[in-house]
Amino acid sequence: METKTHEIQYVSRCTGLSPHRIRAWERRYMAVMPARTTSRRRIFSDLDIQRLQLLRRAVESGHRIAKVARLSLEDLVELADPQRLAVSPRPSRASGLDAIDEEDYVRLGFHAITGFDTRLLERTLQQSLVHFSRRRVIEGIIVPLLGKVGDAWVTGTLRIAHEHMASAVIQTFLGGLLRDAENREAGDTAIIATPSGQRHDLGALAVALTASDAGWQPLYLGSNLPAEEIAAAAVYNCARAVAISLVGTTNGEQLRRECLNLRRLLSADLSLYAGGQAPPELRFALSEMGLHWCETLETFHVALVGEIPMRPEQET
Amino acid sequence: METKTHEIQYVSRCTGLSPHRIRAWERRYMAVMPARTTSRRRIFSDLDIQRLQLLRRAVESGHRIAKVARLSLEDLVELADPQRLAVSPRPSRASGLDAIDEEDYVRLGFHAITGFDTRLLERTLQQSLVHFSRRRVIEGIIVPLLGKVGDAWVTGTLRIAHEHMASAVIQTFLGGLLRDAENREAGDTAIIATPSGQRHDLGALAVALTASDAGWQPLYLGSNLPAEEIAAAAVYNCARAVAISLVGTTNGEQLRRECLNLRRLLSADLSLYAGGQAPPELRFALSEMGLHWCETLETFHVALVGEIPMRPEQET
DNA sequence: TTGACATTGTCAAATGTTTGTATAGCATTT
DNA sequence: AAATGCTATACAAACATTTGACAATGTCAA
Repeated sequence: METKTHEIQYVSRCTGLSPHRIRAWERRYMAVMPARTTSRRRIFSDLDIQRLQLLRRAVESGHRIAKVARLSLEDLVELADPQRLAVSPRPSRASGLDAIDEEDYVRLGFHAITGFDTRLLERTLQQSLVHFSRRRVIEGIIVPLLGKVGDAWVTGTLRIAHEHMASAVIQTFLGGLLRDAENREAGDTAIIATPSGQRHDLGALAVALTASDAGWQPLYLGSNLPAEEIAAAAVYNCARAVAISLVGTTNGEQLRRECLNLRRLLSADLSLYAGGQAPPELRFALSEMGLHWCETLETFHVALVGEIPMRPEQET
Repeated sequence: METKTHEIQYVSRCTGLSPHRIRAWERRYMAVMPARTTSRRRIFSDLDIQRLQLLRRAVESGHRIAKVARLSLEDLVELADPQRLAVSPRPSRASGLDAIDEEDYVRLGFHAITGFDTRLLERTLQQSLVHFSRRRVIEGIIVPLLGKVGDAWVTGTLRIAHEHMASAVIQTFLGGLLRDAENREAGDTAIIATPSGQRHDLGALAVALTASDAGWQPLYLGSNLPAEEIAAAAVYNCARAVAISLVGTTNGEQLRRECLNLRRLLSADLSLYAGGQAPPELRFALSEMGLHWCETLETFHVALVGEIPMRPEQET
């Protein structure tokens, strides 16, 4: 059923590895051990393909093939996710936080917010970094936490003041992460901003961090920036991608025009990504005009990783 | 057991240190002592990576590698931990920045902004903290720097994008300072915010930091907050002062009403400060209605110190 | 201030290892 | 017959390691 069989040519195509390389990895490191036909031709399974893709990513992020070739699929997945900061320096010191999974952190953070306890909120976020990778903190803790605050605001459990206080703390937290991320010499530059009329800093920061995780060098320009400004910054910095974060439920028309304008101002070989929460018609319109719409940070991450032009290894 | 092993290439990527530098740190200072393969290649553990990350942060904040290289992990965490930054020794700097007085820092920061060099801007700000107190950094470097950027924007030398990028970086920087400041158990709580219609985060952050320096416990609520929200937060947190930052040149009437409203909602024994850039008639009107107008951060600081935070039993 | 000295990041050369790719000869598939 | 795949060997590029050196900078004493 799911285990279709493939020839080496096809596998090469969809992993981006040359047939030579695949054979070498098998021969030298037993990275995969495909079945054979009676005439000793290799027969790869879907799992083999997945494995090779993961291996490629591991190698590209600096691991040596000899060391990772024999790892299990799960280990490779973990490796592919930049799971930095996996080790906690002090297991159970005075922090007094005993959260273990993401939900605990969300709960704890929410509790801190309801009590206007900025310190607790900060410590909670900081602590979560010890347990989880940046991406998981963002997607598994911060996003849900903000959602929860939003809900509570709708139902009247929390006030706007709570939400603002939380935003301020989280913004600093994300900004700090971004600062750390910028220190690695990374690949091409991606501009991240929010177009005119959009004040959504937090989302854009999360986008910037995602870009960094995907191996790009993010340049975060903040929110509410006219299209010409974004374009000018992209040109000046020789950016290879621009990502904008949208939350616009209001004023869709102006937003659409702004995006269109931006797309026009940017040279064609520059990818333009957009994401956030927008009504379907706007998304559709944006796709029409040459923006890549990303439903989630995850899709954005995948798209960016796929775009890495470091080695134009294969073309169709 | 699950301590994974890594090659120098990978370590270099996720610490941001060049392989050269890592080797030099090992050879000269025994900063790490990784295991070796049979062919003498280095094998790093997760702990090594963490150690190197901490060392990099220590070095970037001005410590000398020779002095910190042999410190234990815990000491390094402490060094990097903002909570303890208060007792940081006055380290000497060796990061290629040759600024000596405030003006140099302003110039350097401005140069970083013109080149969209977020990293340089961050390093400049961070470095300035080593030389000057927080108050002097804020009043002597950040405020002039923002002014310079504003001027350059007026004359067309800089774009809005420059200004936004600078704001984003500075906001994170100030937010980080504020977070550090909050960790000191201090006196009474002061609420800091910006009223409805005001988006001026940076000014409010500077106000929050000033309050902290004056011995108060600032609670920063961000910008654009309705009067009722500010008042509610003040009540909930038993605040003894509220400070709002204004930049309104536009919509003075609405601003006036908002302030008046806020003053009414707060109990009379709660001081209400306002500061920023406002036209004289607004200032006058505000003074009339019981707000203390602070011309500068300096006056605000003096006023707060004079309010005897801890003991409210003595009256004038 | 100047000059001697220490610190520290970087580089180059020589050597060895790892890894990707090329070539050749033969077999199988289409 | 042409295309593709297999094995095996060979080779080259990339990468690591060590050693020695250099330049930029900071420090300290005169």
